[in-house]
Amino acid sequence: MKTEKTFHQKVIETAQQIPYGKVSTYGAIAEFLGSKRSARMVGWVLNSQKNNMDIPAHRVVNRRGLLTGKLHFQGVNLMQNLLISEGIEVVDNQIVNLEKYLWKDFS
DNA sequence: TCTATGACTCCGG
DNA sequence: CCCGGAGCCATAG
Repeated sequence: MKTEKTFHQKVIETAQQIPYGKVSTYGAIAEFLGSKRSARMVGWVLNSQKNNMDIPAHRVVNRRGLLTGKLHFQGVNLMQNLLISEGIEVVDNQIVNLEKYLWKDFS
């Protein structure tokens, strides 16, 4: 059987494209995949692959820059800590100057 | 096959 | 910007 690239595999590949010090949104990834409305699926995939350390899921936030997935992380402070560690300003579970760090130039 | 669920997003107030 | 409601798509059971 062929293993066609499933949605969640595409999400993984896309998420891995986010460089250090940058972040992206579920909507941006979903849009890149072809369906802007499937942003929920992006989160669903990350949830399924959350044990996969190869995915920088901490660089994926919702449209407002809010760390929606932080509660699903191993540690409640892990996500915010990682972002700050990369030079990203995070206050009250939200990224400051999201536009400045937003990565939407997927290739 | 159908139903339920979700780390979202958009719209109107 | 916050709140409530609706839409959308893929996976699991």
